[in-house]
Amino acid sequence: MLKIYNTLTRQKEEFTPLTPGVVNMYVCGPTVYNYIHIGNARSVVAFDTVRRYLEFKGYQVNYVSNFTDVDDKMIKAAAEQGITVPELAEKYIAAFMADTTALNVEPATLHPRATENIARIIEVIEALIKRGYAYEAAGDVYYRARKFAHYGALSGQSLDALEVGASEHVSQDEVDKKEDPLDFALWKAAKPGEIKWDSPWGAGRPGWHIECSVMSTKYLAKTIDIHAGGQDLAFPHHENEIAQIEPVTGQPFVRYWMHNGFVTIGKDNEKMSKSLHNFVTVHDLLQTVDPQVLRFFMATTQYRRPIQYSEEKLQDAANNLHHLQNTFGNLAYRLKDAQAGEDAGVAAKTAEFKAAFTAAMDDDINVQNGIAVVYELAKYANVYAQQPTVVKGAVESLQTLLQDLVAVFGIKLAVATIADEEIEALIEKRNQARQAKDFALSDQIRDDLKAQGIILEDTPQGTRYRKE
RNA sequence: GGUGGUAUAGCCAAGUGGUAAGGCAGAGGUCUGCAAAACCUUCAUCACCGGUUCGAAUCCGGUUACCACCUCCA
Repeated sequence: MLKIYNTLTRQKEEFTPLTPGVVNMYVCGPTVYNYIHIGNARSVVAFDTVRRYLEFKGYQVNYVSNFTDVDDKMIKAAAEQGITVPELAEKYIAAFMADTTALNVEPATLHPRATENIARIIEVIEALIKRGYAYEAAGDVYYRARKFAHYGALSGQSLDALEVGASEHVSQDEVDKKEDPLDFALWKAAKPGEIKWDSPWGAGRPGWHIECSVMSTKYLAKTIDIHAGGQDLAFPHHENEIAQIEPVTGQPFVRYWMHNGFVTIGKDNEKMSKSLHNFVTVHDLLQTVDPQVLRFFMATTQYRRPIQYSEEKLQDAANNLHHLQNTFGNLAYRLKDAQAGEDAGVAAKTAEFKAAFTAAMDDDINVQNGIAVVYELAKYANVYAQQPTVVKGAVESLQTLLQDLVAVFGIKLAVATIADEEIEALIEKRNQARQAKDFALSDQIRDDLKAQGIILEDTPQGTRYRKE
């Protein structure tokens, strides 16, 4: 039975979707004004991993993740680059898809954009005004936070204890228009030259929080199973999302709230963020790092824990990943001489590993225990692959299980088949030299191939080669 | 100031009352002509103080340090 830590109740709860077998899941996506950095990618990877595990367990997952394609930062960045807001959005949505595809993130069932949903956003704001939850102020519309009885419940904040202006990011202009400093914007009036849509309150654009309330309920359901995002979104973003939509739908908005931990960087373990300018973009990093290594690095830390980013950690991840890839290759190579048949001992063992993996992951996606099972499986598989005689059924079942388990982490294991007559001929020449004890020549051949990135390995079954 | 989180070996990390999983790095070894890959062996008393208990990394009280959120952020 899968248990998930629910931010709302601050405890692990048994996960049961509203509709048996189907999970409606919404993940807050990026504001597309720049390349995503590793911290952004961590969130994407963390919840892609959650999704993959849900699918591994047999659920159908309706996965919606938005693009915020209009807000203050979009407007500012577009102006700086001398392009329109839609042009900026197109550019970075494409970049997001390219980066996340490289990281083997499954595309969302749907990637809606804020600007595609202006009509529905206006409807919801009107409904909130009608019910007394919102008010217009000089072309802006604000939400009366104190009007919503449960405001602060998700993040455990009492309204009176909130230190107003602690983030120092609220403009004086906005403060002047609000009835209460806790109130937040649903709609912002357009300044001259800014992108805008017509509304009952004049031309303007939606506030940031309202889009997620609207899109998750519009594309999934009034009550969704899982709503996820970074820890920094719990307050105020998700708090606001709840307050905005529950008075309109009259139903509980979300059943399980999931929040991922941050990627930190540097000696002080500071949060990687755009405003601190301490970030590394995925786009840049992938120029030199294997995407699978980056994926493995992020996916093998449980989603709630922080990840300290460093090149050493990436190297550790690479070493671990190579071990698994070698294991897969070791199995694949034995298919050549494997005999027909099954092995009951191996079959029992694989069932055991799969059960252990499931038990680990069922505990709030405990990927460190999950990956520990994978390493045990790898060890067992390597030992089996060194048996003098092996059977095909056993080798294949070990390969399949290994692939299935690492697939949950978004990793693909495969043997890079580089059938090459030239290499085969050199190997043959080298083996003749070895038989003749001409080791100078045989080592020369091996070194030459290594310089080309081809590694030779002598096994009892013959010499094989792989890419470095 | 309010709220939440974290503190286990050189590094990452599991563990929620019974005498410290796993991985990386390191050391030694098996296999190999030598390698590579793989496998084997080896490497900690759990931030600090006090308490409860036959017994605590695990429970209680206190202390310290670091991180995050408080309407920009994944």
